[in-house]
Amino acid sequence: MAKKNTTIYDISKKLNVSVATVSRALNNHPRISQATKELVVNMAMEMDYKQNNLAKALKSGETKTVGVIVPYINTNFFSSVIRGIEEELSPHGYRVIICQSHDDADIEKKQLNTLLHTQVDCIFISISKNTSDLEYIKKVISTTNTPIIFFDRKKDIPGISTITIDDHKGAYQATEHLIKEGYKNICHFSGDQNLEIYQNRLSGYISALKDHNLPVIEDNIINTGSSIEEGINAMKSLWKRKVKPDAIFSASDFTALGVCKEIKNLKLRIPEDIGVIGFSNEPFTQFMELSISSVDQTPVMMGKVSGNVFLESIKDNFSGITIEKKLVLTPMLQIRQSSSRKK
Amino acid sequence: MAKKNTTIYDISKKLNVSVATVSRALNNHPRISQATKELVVNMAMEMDYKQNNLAKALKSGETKTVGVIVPYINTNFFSSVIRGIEEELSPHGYRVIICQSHDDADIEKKQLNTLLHTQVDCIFISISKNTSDLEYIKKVISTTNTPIIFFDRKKDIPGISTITIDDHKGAYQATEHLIKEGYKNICHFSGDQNLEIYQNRLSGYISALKDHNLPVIEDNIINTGSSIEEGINAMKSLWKRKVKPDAIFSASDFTALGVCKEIKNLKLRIPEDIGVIGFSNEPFTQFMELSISSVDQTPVMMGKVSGNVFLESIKDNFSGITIEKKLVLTPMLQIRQSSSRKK
DNA sequence: TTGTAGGCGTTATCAA
DNA sequence: TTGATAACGCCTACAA
Repeated sequence: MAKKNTTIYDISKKLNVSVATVSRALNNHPRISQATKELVVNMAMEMDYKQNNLAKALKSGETKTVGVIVPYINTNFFSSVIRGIEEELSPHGYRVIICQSHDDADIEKKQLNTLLHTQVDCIFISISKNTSDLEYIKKVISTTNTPIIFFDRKKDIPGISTITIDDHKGAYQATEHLIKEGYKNICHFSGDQNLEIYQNRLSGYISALKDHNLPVIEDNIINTGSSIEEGINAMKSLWKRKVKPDAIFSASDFTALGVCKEIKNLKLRIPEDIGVIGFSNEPFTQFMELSISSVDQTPVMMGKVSGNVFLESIKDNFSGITIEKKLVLTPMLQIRQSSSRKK
Repeated sequence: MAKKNTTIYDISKKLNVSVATVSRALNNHPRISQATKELVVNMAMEMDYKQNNLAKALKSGETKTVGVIVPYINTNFFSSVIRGIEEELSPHGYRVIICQSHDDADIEKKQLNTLLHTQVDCIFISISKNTSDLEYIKKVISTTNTPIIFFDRKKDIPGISTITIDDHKGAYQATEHLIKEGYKNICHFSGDQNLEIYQNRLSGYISALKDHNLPVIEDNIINTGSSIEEGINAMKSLWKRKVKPDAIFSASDFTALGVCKEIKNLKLRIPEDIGVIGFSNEPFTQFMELSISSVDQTPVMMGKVSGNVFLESIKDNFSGITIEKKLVLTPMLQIRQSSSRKK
């Protein structure tokens, strides 16, 4: 029934040597003769020996496993970041556990506890929309040895490294691009302002307007969620205004898509009558017959950098230093048809 | 420096009881007095005790962790399946480790070994395009206790449960739908024929033609990959033929997208001149201005069912039975503009 | 160069 | 009802 794995003890018996010798041979320990080493290694191969990671982890305190908590795994952005983390860490022998918070702070806390419980070596988090209990995370930092790293959706907490993109800059460039294309009355569809990323996109929009001497109009900043539906509805009510916009910079691609659909519905032309630009560079934006301009967040790169920050922190740890890094990646403006009015 | 976790040993010392007592109290063991149990539980709470999963796993042989191997994690299909697996298993205390094979059999084998090595309780795999070494997997099955479960991209191996969708049926319905819309000369862009899913889509296409007394023409079955580019090129060369097709059933949505782009380029109309239908129900298919018909694979459901098959197998295992399940989910045809010629 | 033995934190068996 | 102790499989001082 139960198929037992061979252990170093089994090998030691077979070879009439001690388990210590076997362990040393298998770990390339310097203090062992070449001859016995080969003997052991061959026997291990023959007996199909597989090191028991559990025992090793129990002894060493390192599980060679990291955890990632994201709102949902099946979105282009988060799955791409996870891909980056996996590809950066996998070659170094780390496994990646994924958890979903369903964009809920309570579930997020539970997942965090589970990962702590699993004794992962590091936890990567992109926080949920309604996360506000920073004390809890601070407590984790101060009472455990498990480093936490924030990516994209972060909060500023001492001791926590963060990897983000420059949302302000991305939004600034997007808005500036619209201005240069000759759009004058640019509205911004902002996302959930509890998240820094959306705050920054909003501030980038405002900065660009100011720098180009355009008025910042309160009513032109419309608080939407990130769905197609909300884009449609917001555009609908916007078009009932006396003074109509000639461009929309949306903090979300899905909302931008909704905008495009409604514009078409209103029998207006993109980009001639109205310019549109989104954020995230979702795959569909480039597939559309009328492709949608967007801001690429380089998610795979973000994942790789996040993984690398962890790897570097291990090195640093040997010298007893803990460094808090704040890395900011540069977004990439993708100009497509929906915002290219000039030839 | 090192923040040590409290262990049951710490609690036992504090309370002047044995570790065995502490362990029993914490595990709701029947043979313990209510009084001491409360004493221990409260002290554990006070000392912020967290059970060490590693030690428990080492003792019990169960890690409460499963592994998933997919070609790439950042695709809609695979990330959705993983979401389903996570959501089914997480409530039962399981963690999910994700691995990418990069659609390569060698890497896949390495990842499989890593997971075995990590002593996960189950491994879910959607095999890579060029996986052919079935002996290796059979060996894993026969020499370890770790169950393997295939989803979507499978091979038939005794002892391995599989969860797939009925690709034949999905393809059949898609083709039949085209026929009913009045298309007569339907071409099929098939995927990699090393994978069963694509074989089945091809056979579904053929069956539908036969059942409706349409000729199965060898030249109408075009072996493409799954990229936009290949869709464009295939369509291009197809249009140089004397006898031109009036519909394309593509085994991939991306190829279908390429087809649509090329059709537009050729100044032809969809669906009037040519009907198009893809497979997978990628998000973009419904977002397009001219939405693309497709076959939904219900990936989240596939993940949940996969997870459930594992959970059930644990129950069965208590009775010493190992059941090999072959579950087939029903695909959902999504009819959209690209194939709706009739009103 | 090799062996002995203790410990990582739990659970389970056997006594008491 | 409780306690002592032996595993689980590995690594690593310390001895030899």
